[in-house]
Amino acid sequence: MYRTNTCGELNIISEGKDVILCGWVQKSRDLGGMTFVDLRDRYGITQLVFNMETNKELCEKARKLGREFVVQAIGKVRERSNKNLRIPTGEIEIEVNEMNILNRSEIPPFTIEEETDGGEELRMKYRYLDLRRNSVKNNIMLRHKVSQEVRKYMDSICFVEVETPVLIKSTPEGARDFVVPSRMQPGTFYALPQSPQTLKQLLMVAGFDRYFQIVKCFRDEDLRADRQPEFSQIDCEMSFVERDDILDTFEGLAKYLFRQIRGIEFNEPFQKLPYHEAMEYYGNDKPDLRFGMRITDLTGIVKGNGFAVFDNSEYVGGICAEGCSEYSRKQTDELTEFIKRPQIGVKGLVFIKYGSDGTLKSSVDKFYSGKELEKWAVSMNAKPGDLMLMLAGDRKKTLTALSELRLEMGNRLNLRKKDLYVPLWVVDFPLFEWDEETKRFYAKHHPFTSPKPEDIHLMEKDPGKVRANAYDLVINGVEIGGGSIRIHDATVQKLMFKLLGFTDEEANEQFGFLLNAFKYGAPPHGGIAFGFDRWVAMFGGQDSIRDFIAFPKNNSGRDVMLDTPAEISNQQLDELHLIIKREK
RNA sequence: GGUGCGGUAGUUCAGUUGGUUAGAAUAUCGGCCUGUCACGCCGGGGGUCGCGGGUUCGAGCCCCGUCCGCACCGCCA
Repeated sequence: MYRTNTCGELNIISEGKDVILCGWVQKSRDLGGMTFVDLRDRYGITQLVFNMETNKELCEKARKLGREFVVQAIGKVRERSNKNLRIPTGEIEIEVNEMNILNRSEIPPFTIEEETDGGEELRMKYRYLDLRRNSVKNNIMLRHKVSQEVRKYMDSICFVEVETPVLIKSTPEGARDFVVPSRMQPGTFYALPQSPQTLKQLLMVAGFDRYFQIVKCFRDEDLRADRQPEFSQIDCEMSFVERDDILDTFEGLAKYLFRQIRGIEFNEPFQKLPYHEAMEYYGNDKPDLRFGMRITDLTGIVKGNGFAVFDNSEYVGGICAEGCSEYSRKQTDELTEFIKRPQIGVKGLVFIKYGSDGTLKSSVDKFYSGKELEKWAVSMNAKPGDLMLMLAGDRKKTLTALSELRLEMGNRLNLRKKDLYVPLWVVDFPLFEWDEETKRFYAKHHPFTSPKPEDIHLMEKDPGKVRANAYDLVINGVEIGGGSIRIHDATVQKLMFKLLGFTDEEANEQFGFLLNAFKYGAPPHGGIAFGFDRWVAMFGGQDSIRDFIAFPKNNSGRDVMLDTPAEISNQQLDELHLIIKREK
């Protein structure tokens, strides 16, 4: 037998017990006459004690243990004379009679402790060592717990977990596909799913009624802290439902998870915010509602005073930062720099300080009287002591910039509290998005999203105005999930493809399997998919999903531990009928 | 594709206006130490300053190029 107990479970009640423990040497403290060794496994740390007086030979052996050696210790549980109340096993230690070194270890390249000294790149290269650290290990454990709770809840409301294939077909719209060459059929390729979208719809045609899957998805696009090329979704689909049936069902899941994982209760229904309001008031389709600071449209009341910037702008908008009227020149300069950064790219910032004595002072006093400024203050609901910030320009760009500025002010004023969660449904997204470059409409969600029934008549006349029966779950400014009611009517689907510029042949070639299936009794259906990694990271209180994935890729899509992507042999290329085109 | 920041000891970092032998902490090695738990004390070893080129009497520091990492924009139906 290797062990009788783990390193996390022994306490004062086990005093006197004979035990065998196995684990890694976290640290040893050699005091000369005696040596203490912290033995670590997944469950915790237990102190081993060796004494020169009672067992000289064994104690000398213990002195030679290096960090991360794998050790089996046989001994007795003893009460400590000096207790360490900071760890669960701190009241006891193991008086070791026999010790076996199960394996040695080289000196690890970084310290394996809660707060490591290792940089990110090094941690990724030695990820198996990084995963020994409590903080990363606990993230992976949290992920496990969330997936178990998702399955428990979904099973309890009759959802069936069905696995869908990973080698599927490339589709033209959406993200870039990862592809896999076929050996048996030269010159052809599988694609890895960006999501099992069409397959889950086929499961609805098959009559499964309620489907879910925690599933890997793949998108060959550039990475971010919250975006990996392979990631996991909680993918769901239901039959015979309307939008609110889906929102209710998955609001239930969200509330259940918050309760089980974080002990947080949501007693009120989640707010539903139409897309156009999200854009108008927050400049963003995934607003962080942990704080207010809504955007006010001032276009109508600022023009005609000779201030060319405002007079010539399509849109002028502002936000009001509470209690910031005393901002220094340095602080307002910082904000100006912030919005001038190329990522935001607005030319300038107009600010109005509403002094606590009621005076109004602005950076455009040359053009506007106090009376004018007062009018703005009323529009923005500003009070004495507040700072108003205004941007002007092209409507879309300015709203985006105001959104960034709002978030920046939220950060500065510490309004984005870590332990506060404000979920909402963003609803009524536009069905189409116009692309200037290719001069055509694209599906904002995907081509199987149904229009709102009352907007169908607009489809041919004014596609840009059609609202989709689509929704996103947004929590604290993070898009956690999104979905839609699907088209199950062949005529509407045909019209959809036509508006997206597909000929009948193209539609058939790419989605024939789905269109065919819809000929055999497709039920009304809809669904949603949640970004599993993001949700887990949110429960773990972090923005980056990387440390919630056991073996993630780096910023440029590399796995630095496996050292991949990598070249393959000429023989492999031959078998796949591929030739590498060498650039330059 | 673009913007910003970074790359100096095993590791995390400092390094002044361009000027003598490139430092600190930690890790590591050796010695001492019987109640430590960030143990303590003494001592030692450890550097292609990412790479290539340039300016200069002289470059870790300035310039050009390049590679790598992180964050962001584009992109992500």
